[in-house]
Amino acid sequence: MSQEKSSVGRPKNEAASTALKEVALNLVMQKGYDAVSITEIVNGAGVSRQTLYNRWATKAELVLDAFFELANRRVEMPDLKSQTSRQTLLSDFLKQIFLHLEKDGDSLGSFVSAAQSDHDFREKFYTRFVAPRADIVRKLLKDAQSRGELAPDKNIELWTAFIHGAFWYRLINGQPIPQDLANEIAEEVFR
Amino acid sequence: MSQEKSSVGRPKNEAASTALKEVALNLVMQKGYDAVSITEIVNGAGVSRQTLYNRWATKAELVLDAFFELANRRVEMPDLKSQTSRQTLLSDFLKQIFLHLEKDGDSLGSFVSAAQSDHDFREKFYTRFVAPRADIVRKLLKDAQSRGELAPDKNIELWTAFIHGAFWYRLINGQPIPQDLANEIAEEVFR
DNA sequence: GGCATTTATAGACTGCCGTATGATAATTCA
DNA sequence: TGAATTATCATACGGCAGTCTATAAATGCC
Repeated sequence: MSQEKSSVGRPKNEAASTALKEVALNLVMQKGYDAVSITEIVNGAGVSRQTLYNRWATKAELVLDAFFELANRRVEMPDLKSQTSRQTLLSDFLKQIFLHLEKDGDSLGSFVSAAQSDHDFREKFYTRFVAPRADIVRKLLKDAQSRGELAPDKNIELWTAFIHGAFWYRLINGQPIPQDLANEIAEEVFR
Repeated sequence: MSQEKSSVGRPKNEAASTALKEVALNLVMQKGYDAVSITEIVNGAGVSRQTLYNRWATKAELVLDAFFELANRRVEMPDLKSQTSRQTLLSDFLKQIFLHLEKDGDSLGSFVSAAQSDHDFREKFYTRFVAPRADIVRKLLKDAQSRGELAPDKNIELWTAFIHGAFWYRLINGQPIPQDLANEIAEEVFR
């Protein structure tokens, strides 16, 4: 959003932003992304149409903001200080992600959908959702390498893509993402 | 499309179908999927609006049909009779796919997009595009196993997902898919 | 207080989507 | 030939998107 808050002029009504996000998220969670119209959202928030467009360019961006601010979808970084095997850490981390995916599959699907046609949105989604999770895996793999749990010549970048690709591939194709997949992946990484 | 051709009544005008597909594909290739409206397509084909809806439920399905029938996007099955190493066969096969992806990335992106909101479409896309390619890789890996080029306890299903996930993951996130990725993947599979 | 600046609102406008309707055309069957 | 069936066409409709305009409201600055 990069507010830039200009000191002069009528200030933005933060209550309107909040109301829009709350209404949007509630409607989407309840009826599904595509079934919710922008008209519906602004009416529900008791706010003028233009006010929404003053803040977000698309429904996808609004819902993305609402999703991250109001739903609790932060991932927990695995504790690299612990002595737990890195294979277990990875497996647990993936299980955590898969739980979210199961719950938010439809919303995430709509984000992926929006990202294909709106490259600006794609970048935001990538930065806020995809990349942070990929970073964690990358760090975890490097740590495992430095501890000697992983072959030192493993192609970390490629394996990060393997791991994330495996479940994104299932997600976009509408296949279930069972918890056990986390174990299978972790086993194969550390074999 | 499962025609079911009923013998009675006025027959469908095949020329209209062809015209619609040609116009749709041309417009999409030229302007991009989202920039093309249904109204534009039917006008361009000189056909009534209803005629399009008699044949396809959505723009995505029409374009999908056009894409597969008019563009030449068949993949070539690697020759499992040849004595070439399976690693090379895999690498070459992937390079072939990556070339298509580079050319059709935007169209494919719009298919992925449509698939997220339309589950019927998702299944068609999966059946006609994704699954055939995954099958080939699966067969290739099994063949490599039977020839002793691949560890017999490798999890074929998982690796098929790894391989496809790796480039789908890049595709949906708008990252380039360099030819060299094919080599990297094949190396890691057969290491 | 007057002015520039920014936001908010209501309403209108164009274009498109998906559906519906009524009329007409092309074909098979009895 | 006439009835039944299906396809096509022109047209219209309600709903939504995204843009635009005119007007009012809230703030900082001089």
